Amino acid sequence: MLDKTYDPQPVESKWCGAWRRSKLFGSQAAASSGPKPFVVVIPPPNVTGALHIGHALNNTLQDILVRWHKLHGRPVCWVPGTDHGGIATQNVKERQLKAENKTRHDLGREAFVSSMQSWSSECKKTILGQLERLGCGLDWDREAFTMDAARAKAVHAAFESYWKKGLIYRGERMVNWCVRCGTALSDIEVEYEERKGHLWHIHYPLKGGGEGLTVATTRPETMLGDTAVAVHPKDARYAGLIGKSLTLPLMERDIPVVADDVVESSFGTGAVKVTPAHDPNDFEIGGRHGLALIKVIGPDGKMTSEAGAYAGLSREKARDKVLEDLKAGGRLVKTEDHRHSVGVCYRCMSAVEPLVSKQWFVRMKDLAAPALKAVEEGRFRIYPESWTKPYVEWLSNIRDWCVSRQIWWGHRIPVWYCAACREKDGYKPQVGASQPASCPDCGGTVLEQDPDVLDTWFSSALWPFSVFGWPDQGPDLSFHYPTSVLVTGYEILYLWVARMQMSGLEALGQVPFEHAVIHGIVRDKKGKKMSKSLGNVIDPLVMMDKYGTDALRFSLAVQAHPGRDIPFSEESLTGSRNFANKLWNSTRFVLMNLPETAPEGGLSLKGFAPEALDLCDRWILAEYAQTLSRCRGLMKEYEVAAAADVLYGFLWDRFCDWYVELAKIRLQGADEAAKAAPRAVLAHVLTGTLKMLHPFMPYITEELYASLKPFVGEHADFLLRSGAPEPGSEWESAGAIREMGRLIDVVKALRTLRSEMCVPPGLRISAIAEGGESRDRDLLFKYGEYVRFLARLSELKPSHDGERPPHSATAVASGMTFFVPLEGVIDLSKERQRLEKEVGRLEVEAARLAAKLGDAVFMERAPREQVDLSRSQHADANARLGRLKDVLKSL
RNA sequence: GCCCAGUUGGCGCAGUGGUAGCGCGCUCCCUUGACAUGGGAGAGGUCAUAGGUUCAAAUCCUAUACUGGGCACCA
Repeated sequence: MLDKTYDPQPVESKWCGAWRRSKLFGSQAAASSGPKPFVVVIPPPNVTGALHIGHALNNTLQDILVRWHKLHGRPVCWVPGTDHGGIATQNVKERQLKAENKTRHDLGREAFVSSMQSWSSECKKTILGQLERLGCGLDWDREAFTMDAARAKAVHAAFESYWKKGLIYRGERMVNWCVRCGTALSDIEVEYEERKGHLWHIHYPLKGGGEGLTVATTRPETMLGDTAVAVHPKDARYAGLIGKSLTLPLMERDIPVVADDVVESSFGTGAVKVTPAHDPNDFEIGGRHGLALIKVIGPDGKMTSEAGAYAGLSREKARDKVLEDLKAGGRLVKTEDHRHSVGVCYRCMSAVEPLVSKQWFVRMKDLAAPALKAVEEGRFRIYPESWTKPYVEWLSNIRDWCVSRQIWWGHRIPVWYCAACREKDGYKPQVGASQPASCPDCGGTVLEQDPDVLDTWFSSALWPFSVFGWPDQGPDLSFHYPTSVLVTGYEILYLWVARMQMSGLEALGQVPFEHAVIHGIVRDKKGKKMSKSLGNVIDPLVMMDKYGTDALRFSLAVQAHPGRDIPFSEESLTGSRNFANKLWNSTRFVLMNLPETAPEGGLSLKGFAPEALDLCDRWILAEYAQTLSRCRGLMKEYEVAAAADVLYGFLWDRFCDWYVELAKIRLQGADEAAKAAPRAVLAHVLTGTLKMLHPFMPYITEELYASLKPFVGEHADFLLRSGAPEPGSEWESAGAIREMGRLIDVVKALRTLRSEMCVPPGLRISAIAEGGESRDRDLLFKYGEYVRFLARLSELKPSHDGERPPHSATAVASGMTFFVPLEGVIDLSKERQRLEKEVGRLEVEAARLAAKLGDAVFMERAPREQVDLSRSQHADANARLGRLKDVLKSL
């Protein structure tokens, strides 16, 4: 016998291990010629610590899809893995070192990387273990890491192939430099933040004396590197100055006034200081006007020797000092408050410094074109569709991708330079995974590898095929590629999804996945992002301990509407835990009412012709069939939340609250033969529902299925090997649903009456039904037992000759009037009040419908069914009204 | 500045043409042989605003406001 409440822990550890040991999600999809498998590659979590709630959501959704497809008979392959995480991971390690007052340089590159390696493999273990605990049906034999040997091979192959095709180049460009992380970043690794700042107006005098002009800037310290001032060519104020020279204050350097269209005359003073080395726009202006590049800020964020007296100061200190000196020299004309957005590093949030430096870039235009075409031709679809447009726009305006990073943790760039030749003009380094024996130019054997590593996203971009052995063109690759669907958050749509599409198309000529399912971010209940500093994080592991894994999964799934963020609160877990308990107890009930041992072949449902079943049996089977088909339709569109909700409603409302209650009539009766039908129906419907719920709540459903399976004649070792609930359509019955609805209405009306008239719940009362259509009357008396049982009646009988018992309360439902004699209990004024309220409500409705039917345009233009519907609604309302008024009069 | 999404009962959300549903919360009643992590009943919404299309609008169109997001600019 099951316990009274569901205790998740023992059930979870039992099945978690069993699934793994039996290789339930093993390599069934291994290279073979079987049916096309459902393939998913995990968005590999960074090896920076433990699983957070966002991972829980992401992986729950994937697991739901994977289990769903497996349930429906498809081979599945979900590849587990982790990401080395480049800057993010190195930062965490560096913070640890900092706590010991050390930097990575104290360890040296080799020791640092090896300590990263051992630390990251610890994290890897933790994360994968947590994914397993979440119930994820991953193919554990395929575990991959973005920096393991197989993935390194793919990285080298991709780099080399890009190099050969001229898709990768090294060049000196303006890049986003994170001073704190000490590395270049790509454009999409920069986020923009509104920050309070100032706009300083600085006067630059004309060379040799004269008025000169005033520029406006938010970054005065960069003036030390100014090599021009730009104005709009049509700006009358400055027309006379174009071509003249100004004297740069503090540096006493001559700089020209140039005319350039990009200058906005209405902003600031209409004159812009130009610092080609430290501003992307200025860099372009400099290019157009042949201006010199003077780097005054170094990669360490300090002023360089070019900054004269300011050399060695930090950016911030230099700003203060420059302003102070300008003020002292009378050059600072004005200081205004100014809000502007500042680019910050997505990993450490410190202000990014635009800097000219030599980096590796991937040429993106030609890679983006096939990816765009794939969307256009529908070979790649994004769910929800609304993310398609931003995706297309980003690809259409793509810029070259800076892929070199000045950190140590990552794939070292596979490029080798000859020490003797590297400074020569037109020198071409050698590309390859291992060190070349000698330099082809000079035969020298002193070759140095590029010290930089690749952007972590470079290896991530190859993930959907590197995990299947690419560049080897084995059967494993051809069998699994392209994968079926990728599930991820919108925050990495460009960083990752787009790049996988591009590299997949480039490497294999086919999209890496046909569908991308984009989910939202899990936020706190107020809608704020969860963060350690805000202290609003919800730890999925703590939640699993507290409420059970299935509760956590269901709670996330039922809120995961496509593309929408989830305001998550711990309270939502209570509801899901209660639902798990409801499942547990409904199974407990069913098992209590089944024979002790299952007959050979189970309790067959096939033996009952539809007409041999009771109305409630046919009804629940019809509802069940409808639920299955709805659920399947929703899952096809990745409407996971809606599917979860449909199942929840069916199990709790229809199955438990109505069917189980009605089944008790026969199960608690003395007629043994009558128990066969409800037993078979209970077993089949519950088992099928558990199967459908399994992808959402794998543990509890697996456990309960194990007890139920003999009763439906199944012997599979695991639920997922038992086949999907089938069929459904043969049980569809609009008639059963309609008829049961009529009876439910009667029960509800009588319950309301009891509650409002304060009839003690234990007191059985009788009800007399009057009037109504013969169809409804026949139905009512045929299934009078339902009403008696559910409304707790002592008797339900028809009225004779319009007999109306005195001292009765009245309810109107399904076209009939029900009199409930309540002598001694009834409060007549209360009853009158109750009925008058109902009359008022109905009068409004009848009037509304009458107006509609009296509207000639409606009658003429509305479709026939609509007119008929309104007519019958009107007749219905009037009939009820008539009955109630009748009763009121006689009261 | 451009684009996208959202705005529905106290809270969180469903609902793509016939005047609204769910969960939580709230009120009242009930420990009845699956479950109090339960059952029954109830209160509570002119679906952001203003126009328009339509016989009919939460739903379609336009504008506005607010919120969130993407992109660009940001001297």
